Amino acid sequence: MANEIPVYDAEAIETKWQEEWDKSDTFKARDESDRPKKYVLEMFPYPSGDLHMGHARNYSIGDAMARQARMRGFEVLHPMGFDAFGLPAENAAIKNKTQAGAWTYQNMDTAVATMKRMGFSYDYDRLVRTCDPDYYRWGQWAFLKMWEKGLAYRATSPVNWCPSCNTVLANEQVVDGKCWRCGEVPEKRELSQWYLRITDYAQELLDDLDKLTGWPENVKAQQRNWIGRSEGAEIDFALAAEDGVTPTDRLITVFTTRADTLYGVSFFLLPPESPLAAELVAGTEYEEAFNELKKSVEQISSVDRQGSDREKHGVFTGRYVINPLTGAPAPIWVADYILLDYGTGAVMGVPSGDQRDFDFARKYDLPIPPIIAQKDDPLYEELKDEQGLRVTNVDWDHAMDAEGYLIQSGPFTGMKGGKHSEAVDAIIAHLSERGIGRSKVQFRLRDWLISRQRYWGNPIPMIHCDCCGDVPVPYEDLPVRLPDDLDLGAGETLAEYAPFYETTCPKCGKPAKRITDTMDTFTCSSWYYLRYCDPHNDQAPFSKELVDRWMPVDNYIGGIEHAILHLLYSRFWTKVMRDLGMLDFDEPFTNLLCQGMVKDKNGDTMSKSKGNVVPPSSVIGPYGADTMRLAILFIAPSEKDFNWDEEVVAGANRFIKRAWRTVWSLAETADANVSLDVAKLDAAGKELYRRMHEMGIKCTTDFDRAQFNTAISAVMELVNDASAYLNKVRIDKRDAALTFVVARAIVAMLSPICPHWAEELYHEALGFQTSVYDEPWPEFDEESAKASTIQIAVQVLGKVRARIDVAADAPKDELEAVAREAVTKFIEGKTVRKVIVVPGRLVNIVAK
RNA sequence: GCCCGAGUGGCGGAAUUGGCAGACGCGGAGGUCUCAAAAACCUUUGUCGAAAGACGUGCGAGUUCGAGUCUCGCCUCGGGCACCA
Repeated sequence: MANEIPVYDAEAIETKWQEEWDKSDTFKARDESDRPKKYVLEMFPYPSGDLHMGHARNYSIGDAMARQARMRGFEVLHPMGFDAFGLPAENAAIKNKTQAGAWTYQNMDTAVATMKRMGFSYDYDRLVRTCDPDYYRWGQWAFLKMWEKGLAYRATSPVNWCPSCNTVLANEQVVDGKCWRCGEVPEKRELSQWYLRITDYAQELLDDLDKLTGWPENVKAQQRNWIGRSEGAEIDFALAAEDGVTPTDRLITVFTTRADTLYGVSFFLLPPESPLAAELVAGTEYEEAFNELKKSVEQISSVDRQGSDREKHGVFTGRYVINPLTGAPAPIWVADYILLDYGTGAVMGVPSGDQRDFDFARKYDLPIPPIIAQKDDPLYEELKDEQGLRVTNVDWDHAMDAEGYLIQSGPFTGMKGGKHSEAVDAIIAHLSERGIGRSKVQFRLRDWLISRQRYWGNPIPMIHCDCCGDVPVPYEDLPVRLPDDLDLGAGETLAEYAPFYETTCPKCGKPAKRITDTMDTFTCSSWYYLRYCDPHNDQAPFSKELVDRWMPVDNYIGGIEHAILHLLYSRFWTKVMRDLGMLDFDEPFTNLLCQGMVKDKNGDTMSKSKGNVVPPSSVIGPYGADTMRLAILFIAPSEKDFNWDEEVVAGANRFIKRAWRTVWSLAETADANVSLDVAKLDAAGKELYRRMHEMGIKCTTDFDRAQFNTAISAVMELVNDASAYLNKVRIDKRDAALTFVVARAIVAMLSPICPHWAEELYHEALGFQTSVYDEPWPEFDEESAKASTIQIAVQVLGKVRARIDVAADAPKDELEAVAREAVTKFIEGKTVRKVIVVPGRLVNIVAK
């Protein structure tokens, strides 16, 4: 073969193969293939400009997986698309006096060009853009289906309004009390908004996390936190008449996880926003103080209101409730630490069972009856027989005790109390029997608020008619198209744009008004992975057959910032589609990999404002895409953050060039037509052959567990060994079959990561006519990876004292004998109590 | 406060099940080639020590012949939730 090794010209090679792949069908996913399927998916980008390093990392990981899976015999679906609706397009349109669509499409073109320049193996025939009417039409379809099932609804309630984005936000989009997009602190506004009933699925969303064994623990934990299930009880308290002691028919229900503390109720709490509280104080001497409190709460932001160390404020309402077990009256207070929208919006105050109630009671001098004590506490003896005396305020230090045994609690005294305790069960059972309480599971999760008062999104397909109310747009009228001639620059909004909203009622035919809210962009990204399975379907969002053929996604790769938002919504959407009979599985993503962030060399996040952004093009230019991909995957494990380091890129480039030369040198003698006879190899050849299998196995298993940094290091070792072989063995003594097999193994193993480099060597150095991705991944076996002699450690009392070379299959007694000999000076004059022989590992002699 | 992670050389990081800690790479040192430089290649590189050796995976205990890995108790850092009753 060639005498002179060609220079590694990354740019020329990469251009050549990118053009080749563009023309070929190598990466088209074939629906009809009978190979086993593998669906590799990276979270699609928002097209806000060109791709950044985070994208490059995300897609390098996914592409390595997809390419390797293809070689392992899978039919691979590896699609890409764009999450194309969203506020940045609108802002850019306003700023640049263009259309949001034009801006978005241009960015998508730029991003696709960069993806191709990076050599990502996407099936571009399946490209999905969520702003295409062909796509968003089916989002509207799904909304209507949910409307029919009662899963989509409209309600008026206090919502988070972002004054900077001029729209409402979902609970999940308020991160650290701030807007997830712009960081502004949202205001509470009372608005009529559209919701999806994700709470119907709260229990299943929680339970099915246990099925997701391929998900990182922290993501599952975050979702569990977010869903926030707590088991407890609802208990009905009767409102007392104005005399404060006579129960009325009016019941106020509380939710509590600590029904066992019911005897310790010394006051009752309502939130400042409570309409009931307003009613109770209306026209009384307490009204003024109440209004003041309410006003002060409205004035502080949600950020300031949260935090358990904030001082609590409360006012008395002048009214009482009656404890359903003791019949004792408890004063109703309004307190700013009570939330309107959790539980029933009313809370029983138990200062001896709850830190917050305790703090509140101390501040306002409310009674603190001890109801729980340890059995060795004198208080326990003193109060265990108290039935109705209601001893209070014995001793501040004793007063708060959440775990222990009940005292002065009627028939329940002496029972073990605490969360999920026997006393909880007993009291709930007792209340249930009498019909004044019941066990209840409460979730923190709220329904998903999906309406947005923004233009660049998917219109909610509903019409409001003064006679008929909210009427769905008929399916045959879908999609409700977004107008593209709105003058955003002049501040025009969808709500003011008559050609869009003026319509007639589909039910009665009278003039009616279209809903001008659009859907949260997260609705678009909740099902795009389903659309990829059947992207051109114009009869349905996707066919069941194709979705069941490709789904679930086997490997999903993306940023941890979506741990709750996108990943929770998508799981919900999948379950809804399942219940609509659209598909046959419960969870969309089998294995999830959350890649770490790419930071600058000082460990700061890259951002335009800081001016520390390293664009992918700055690396591709001087080094090429293959070097960049290699560097990104080698620098750290995929899930860890890393700091960008030019030295690592230079190192990766050095390796790629070295491996290039090594493969070409091996190719000088390589002959594909000679079959390998291991027995005939010389010692150096045998060792290289063995190492190829050893490193091949390591590399393969590392690919399986997505450990690309160590997979690469295995190839590096093999390249080092091959180059040692080349140095040691004269060219005329090299084995033609061996050099071929090793060269092919190196190229194949690196091909998922450095695809252009690999294709070039595969064709030009090794003489293949087919793509490396049409060839199977090389086979490696344990037997060939075994060495005949190995070095093992000899320990005396656990300390390594010698190393011995022994036959790999040497029997235990022989190992022991050789080992004893090697460490004589350490065991002389001592008694050998025990000898542990671990074949292949070590010998440990216990001598004292 | 509750729930998850993670702490290993100068640096990024290795070490499927308890079995030779530091693979691979970066950086450093020395060398070969060169008029010189770059590139490339070779040697070396945990700490202390001339060496023998000792010490070494955040800290402290424990289990074990043997612990980075298991148990208990801490510390630090990162992330999530949080006045959620």
